[in-house]
Amino acid sequence: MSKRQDILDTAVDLFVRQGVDNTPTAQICKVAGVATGTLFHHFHSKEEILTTLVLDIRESVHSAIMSSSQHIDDFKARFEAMWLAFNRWAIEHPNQFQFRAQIEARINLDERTQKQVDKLQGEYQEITRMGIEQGALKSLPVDFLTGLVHALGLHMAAYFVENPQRFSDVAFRQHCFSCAWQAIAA
Amino acid sequence: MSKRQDILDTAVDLFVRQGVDNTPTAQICKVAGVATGTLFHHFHSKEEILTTLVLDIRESVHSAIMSSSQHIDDFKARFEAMWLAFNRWAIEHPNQFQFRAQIEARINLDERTQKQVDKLQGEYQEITRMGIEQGALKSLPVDFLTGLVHALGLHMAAYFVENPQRFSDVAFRQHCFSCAWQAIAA
DNA sequence: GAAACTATAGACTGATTAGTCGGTCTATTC
DNA sequence: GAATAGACCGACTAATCAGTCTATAGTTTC
Repeated sequence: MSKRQDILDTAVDLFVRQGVDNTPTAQICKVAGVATGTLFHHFHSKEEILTTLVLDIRESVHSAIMSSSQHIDDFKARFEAMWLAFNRWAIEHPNQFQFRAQIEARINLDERTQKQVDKLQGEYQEITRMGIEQGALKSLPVDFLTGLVHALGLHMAAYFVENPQRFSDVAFRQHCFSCAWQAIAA
Repeated sequence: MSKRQDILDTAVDLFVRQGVDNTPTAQICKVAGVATGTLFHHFHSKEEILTTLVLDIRESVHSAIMSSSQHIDDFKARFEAMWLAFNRWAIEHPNQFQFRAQIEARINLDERTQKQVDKLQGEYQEITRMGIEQGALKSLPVDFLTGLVHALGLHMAAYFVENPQRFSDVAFRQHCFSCAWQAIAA
């Protein structure tokens, strides 16, 4: 694995365990087994590590969710596939999930990165819009509903990340999904 | 108002706007109009400011929620009263709400403070337990349901803090409450 | 095989910042 | 009116840390 990737992997791990501001670049270097100069060769600042992680992780989860559900027509079935895919991704990538859930929100992104994030985010809003249009979802503001799904998704995934065995219990998993679905279903 | 309280008020404000680690104690002093020595006379460290805020704010929201609902017997009616009280509190104390929603989670509390927080938190778990027992709530793990309510509450309050006029729209407010209620109702 | 480029290294620096220290000012008590 | 206590002050310090600088090893190109 390249040193660049070593740095990113180490950074996610330390950031979620210690917080961004309690993690000196020097520590990232030490744990990743690279020198200071190497880190600043690949990333021109600590902030660039953060924005790189935001984009990498957003794209990772986005492709996991979308590839699992793009082909499904029925709205509820599609939503459930997305919900499942998101929880699976979270269980498989606990560090990235924690980063996404807890750390990402406080990062100030530069305009360019923000646009890329907004583009991905827009796709979810579009799906919500479709759901309302089709009468599958409650007739509430799109941003409200999308945010609600987001909040529900993060909470449930956090629960499954901490209790992965629960996710194998299909009946329980269905009950959880019902909570989310009933909150938003028309 | 005492200088001590000036420091706390200023700190909440700066913390939510800039983040804890981007807010030097020197800036808190400057904005609050006190000297460095005064700040460290009242709080023996920056961290003590944080833990003081956590407790103050937790107690503020807790008393707002509890006093509005303690006397109500019917579970759904009580839950709705709590939901309303929480949203009102958030709209009236937007800074404290932001602190509660975004900043508090990343703070490492000392054992003593953690216990006090847990004690308050335990009351909500107890209410959830009663709701399940009475058959009003879905039969799911108490911590899962309590966390779900928490996530729903934070999301909705955040929406109303940003769109306070929406809260005056009683029909809309009812729709929002239904989302939360349907997620957890048996 | 020389030139040019890229990846790596780690000692060093300038800026920042939590917290200290020695002291003044005000209020209360006896 | 002297003594005590505690709120308040701000210059200063010790430590930390992001990022620089200079240097070397490896790789590609001509």
